[in-house]
Amino acid sequence: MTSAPQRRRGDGRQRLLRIYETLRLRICLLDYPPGHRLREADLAAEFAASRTPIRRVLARLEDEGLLRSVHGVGTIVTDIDIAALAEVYELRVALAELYGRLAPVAPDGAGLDRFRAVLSGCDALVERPDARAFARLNMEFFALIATLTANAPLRQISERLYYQTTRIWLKTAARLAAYERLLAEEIAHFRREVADVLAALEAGDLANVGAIRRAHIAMSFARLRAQAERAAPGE
Amino acid sequence: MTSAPQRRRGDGRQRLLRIYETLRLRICLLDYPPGHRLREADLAAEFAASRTPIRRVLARLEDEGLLRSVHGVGTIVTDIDIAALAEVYELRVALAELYGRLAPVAPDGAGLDRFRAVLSGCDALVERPDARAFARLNMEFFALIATLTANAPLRQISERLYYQTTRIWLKTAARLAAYERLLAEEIAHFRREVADVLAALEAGDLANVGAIRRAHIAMSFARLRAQAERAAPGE
DNA sequence: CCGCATGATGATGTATACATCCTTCCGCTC
DNA sequence: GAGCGGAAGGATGTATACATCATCATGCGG
Repeated sequence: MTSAPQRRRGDGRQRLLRIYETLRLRICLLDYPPGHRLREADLAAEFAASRTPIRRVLARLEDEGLLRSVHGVGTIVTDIDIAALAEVYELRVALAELYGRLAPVAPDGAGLDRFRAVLSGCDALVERPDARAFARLNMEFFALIATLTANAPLRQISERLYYQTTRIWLKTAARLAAYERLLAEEIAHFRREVADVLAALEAGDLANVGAIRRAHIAMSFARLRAQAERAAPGE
Repeated sequence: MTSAPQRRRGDGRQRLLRIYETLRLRICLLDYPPGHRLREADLAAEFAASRTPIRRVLARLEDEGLLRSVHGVGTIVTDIDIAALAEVYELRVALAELYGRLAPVAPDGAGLDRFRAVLSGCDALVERPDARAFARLNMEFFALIATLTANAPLRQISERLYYQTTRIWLKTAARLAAYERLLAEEIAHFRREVADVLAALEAGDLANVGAIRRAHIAMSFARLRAQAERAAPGE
């Protein structure tokens, strides 16, 4: 038996994927807030790589609209105005309905348990609200939703649009005085969405999941728009 | 007046975009057929650049699913099986309907003239069928369709899905004995689509454009599937 | 004191040398 | 002659030096 060649940091593509997901998470959790300037050299040092693979990852994040590289200045985390955000949300609303219509996949027992785990997570958040934990749980829920369709392009595109919008709520809410109350309210709304989806899944009514999600995404954006108005009136 | 600094090959980003569009066109016109192996060094020589900017472009094409880089082998043009193609088409059908519903933009006189020009192009193709010219005209029509919505994400995503599917018809048809007849039929179908869309636009009925496109895309895929069955039965 | 030119600094963009991996071909062994 | 092993060639992946650009501090001139 020959020993496999030593690989210190994962075999290339997987390593790039790890860096990509790490940076995307930091952007979405506002560890890198909009306007933040990343330096390729710093990232290279952190991930024990050269600038080349880092640039490969940053290029992808730029193509996805999360970053913007400016020659001589730096790589800057993008900000989204409310108009552009509205466009993305309109699309997300329309796509949500496609889950359940395009190649729906009924979750098995373990899948349902994962949804129930998210619901438990909601209860924990109601007890002790925390913005970062909320954002993380929201992402986990989205990942579960993605398993409900076998249509790969739909999954990809939904994911892309989701990550373009998810960080905006955190950013908007952070600027408001009533931050604590808003967070609690938003967690309550989210819990209701999870409960509704879970009920539909337990009833085996996948088509309804699309309608439920559509309604919740639309209402979520309506609240976001109202909060943005309050945070920066007349902007 | 100071003279502007000399730029020999366009200022960076624009140059990359040109290379990107060139390669994408070659892939979609089957100048680079599925399975074709590209070599970064060759492309670098052709575009008078180093491998670095070429790799930036290839990375984007890989993220969009048109290429696949394999370490030590080459950068290969992807092929799509009929199942994956069906998923993309299902999504395209659904998205087509969103034109006219999401931020519809009525074309002005010049815009309508461009649609009429495509219709004239169809007539020319009916007289003298040509697969490449057909593919090009199809792309031009798609670009015009994209102007009918102001929703930027919708445009982006539709474009991405379009370029993932458009080359497959050429590839499938080329393997069939009845190639000439199929081409003529497909041109006739396309002409009808253009005429229907133009009629709806002249009537100012943008919502109908979505329905028309939806129907035509669905039928187009049905024909494609039937042809694929005939070209490779039991595959 | 204000304003503009200018150089220092540090960032991304590019070119290139090197590392790693896969394929292929040649030659040896059975 | 068939099959296997290994070296050579060539491709992508990575690291690094250099070019270009934007910013900011500095100093000179008004």
